Amino acid sequence: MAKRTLVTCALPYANGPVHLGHLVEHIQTDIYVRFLRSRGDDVVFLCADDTHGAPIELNALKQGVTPEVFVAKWAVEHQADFADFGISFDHYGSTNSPENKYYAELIYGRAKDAGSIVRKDVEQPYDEKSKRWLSDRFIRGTCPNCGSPDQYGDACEKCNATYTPRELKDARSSISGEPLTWKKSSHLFFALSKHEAFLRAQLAKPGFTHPGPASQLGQFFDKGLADWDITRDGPYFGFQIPGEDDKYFYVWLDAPIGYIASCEQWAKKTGKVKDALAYWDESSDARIVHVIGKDIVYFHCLFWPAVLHVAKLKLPEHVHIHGHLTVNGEKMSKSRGTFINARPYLDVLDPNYLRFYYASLLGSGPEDLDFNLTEFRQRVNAELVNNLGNLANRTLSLLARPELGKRLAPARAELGQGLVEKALERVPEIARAFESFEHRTAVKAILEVGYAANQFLTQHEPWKAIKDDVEKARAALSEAAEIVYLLTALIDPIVPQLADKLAAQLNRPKLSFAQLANAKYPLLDRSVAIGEPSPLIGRLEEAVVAKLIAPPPGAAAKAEKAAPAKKDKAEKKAPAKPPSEIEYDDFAKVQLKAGKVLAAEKVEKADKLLKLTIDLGEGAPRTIVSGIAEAYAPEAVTGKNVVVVANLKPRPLRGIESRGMILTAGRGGKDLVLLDPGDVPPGSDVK
RNA sequence: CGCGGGGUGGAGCAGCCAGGUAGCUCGUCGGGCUCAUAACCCGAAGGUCGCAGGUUCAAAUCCUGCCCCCGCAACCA
Repeated sequence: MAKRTLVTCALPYANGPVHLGHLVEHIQTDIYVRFLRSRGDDVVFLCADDTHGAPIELNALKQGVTPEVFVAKWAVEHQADFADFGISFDHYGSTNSPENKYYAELIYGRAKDAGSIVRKDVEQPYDEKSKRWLSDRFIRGTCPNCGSPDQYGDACEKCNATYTPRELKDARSSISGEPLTWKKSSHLFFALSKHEAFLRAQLAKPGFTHPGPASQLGQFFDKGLADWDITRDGPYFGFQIPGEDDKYFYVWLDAPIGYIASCEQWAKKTGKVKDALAYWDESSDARIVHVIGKDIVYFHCLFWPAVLHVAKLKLPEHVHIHGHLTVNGEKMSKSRGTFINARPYLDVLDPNYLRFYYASLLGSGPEDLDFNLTEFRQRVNAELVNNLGNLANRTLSLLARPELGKRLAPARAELGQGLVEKALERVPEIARAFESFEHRTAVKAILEVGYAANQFLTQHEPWKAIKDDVEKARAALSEAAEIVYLLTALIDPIVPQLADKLAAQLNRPKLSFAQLANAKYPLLDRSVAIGEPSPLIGRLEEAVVAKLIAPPPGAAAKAEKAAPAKKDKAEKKAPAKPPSEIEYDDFAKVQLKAGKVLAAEKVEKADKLLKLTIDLGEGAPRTIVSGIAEAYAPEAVTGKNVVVVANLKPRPLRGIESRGMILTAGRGGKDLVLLDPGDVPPGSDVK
């Protein structure tokens, strides 16, 4: 029996829908798992919803429901989405479960006994108005290092300085807008600093994770590992810390423990093992593989191994890190309509297209992956539909002709053995590729198998032979059908539904990689007739693929007609859709004036901003900061007449208060032109 | 010196870690086939592998330096 393997995907946060970015991870992991199963491994594939933390608690509050209800709704949606993409979890759990509570407490207890929990008094920011302790992400203020306004409480996104919320200037609660007050609280910390040597050794283990990200983690060692605050004060949605009053485990403590809890639930459900410890106890011989995105390497490669280590639990043998998804070369963006969620995709397209496309691009490294609509359509059509699908269809539909009656010919080694053996030779490399998450390498090899079979058909021309020598045609087609049969195994990890469909058309169960390990020509039992052929999967049409990108609000009426099924989703996704018309009164509120640029200078450390001094005929000139630096040098704007929104609420930009807005036309960046009011005195109205 | 990724025929990418005929998809041109989802097969054109050095019998691949692009992050009121 092969070694037992437990595979996990990162837990989606129960705060929003599953999108195409999540699916990069879940699809590649599913391909990996399906391959292992096909090869005969004993593998369990687990995931769960990550349900705790302040954002969920606050969002539930906003919707007027309990966090439990809020989280339950997402659990249903997430599981439906994954199921419809064919993600074959053995169990999908939740971190808001008794099992998770149990293991969180168990691990905490063990860490405490091992002396890895330390108590420190901390002074924490508090929002008196909303009666909440504030985590860093709910605090905004001005960076003490570079003066950038509106920064989070822990680090400046501008200058990368890290600091405490106390050091932040003008710090406020982003929940209520109130200034912070400071209150003392007693917090428990996980003593990460004690485990430096262990972690260094762990990260250095060959195969543990990718060398790039691992070496990046080195910076944490260089700085010295800080102890990890695992405490949150109530109100908080999470597990109460045993023996503490109104204190909860930080979500990132119990989230990965969700892997164990999900395993426990699976164990109970199936009875295959007694409990999760069959996999997770440090004495277990199972191998654990985590698949994660590059954004959460820190948690999975530092905290988590240290926590497992002190709790005497099994460490992951491999943490597989993948890159993020871009759409048409850019980060997914709600405003560009390229933030594609799983469900709207499914409303338009077959999930197998996406599975195949991702597989064709995925290598084993943590590089980003681009979902390019044109490339997607062309690749899928050329490779999946034309090469593989069409191979099956042309072979089987000829065999299904009345003259041939779906019956196969006896094997003729001199005809087909070479073809089949050459294809079988590719199996080990395909297997190696799947096993190492080099899915694109597998795809390429599979396509070459299909290509060879298409060549074979062209060479033997059974469609000609069928006219005067039916058995000759049957013989050639039967050999080609060997390859089609082989494909039922090869494509199964990638597009399992299509493998099933092919098998049904061949009228026999699909092959597995386990069977292929010792397979010999002929693969097919020639005495069994084939089934009813039909096209494996249709071609992708440009117009249909285009629907994936949500139309801008102006085109909503059109889209409604074209895709009525999507309407609800689209509305849900864009609740803040601006009204298409405004009243004159609304327009009249905007005070537009002509102004003259007296002076201009670059804003320090900002690529896009110019600080402009503008005469609006008001006596004192105004300072306006404008994002035109990529299109205009300071000298180029000095002296220009511009159109200014004069009554816009002042706002600080990179520490400079901007009192108004300059109107421009164009797409932004370098493609941008200042609107010129003409030669009018500063202060003239623009209507 | 913020972090990271990248520059390979018209487009998008693989190959680089373990140097030794530059490969894939799309596109273009010509031909064949007509069974199949306008699919399949054959052939052709098209590349100084960002630039400059170095190592080597041999460099897209290793080393050094430089140039450029893109993400991340941040301001585009």
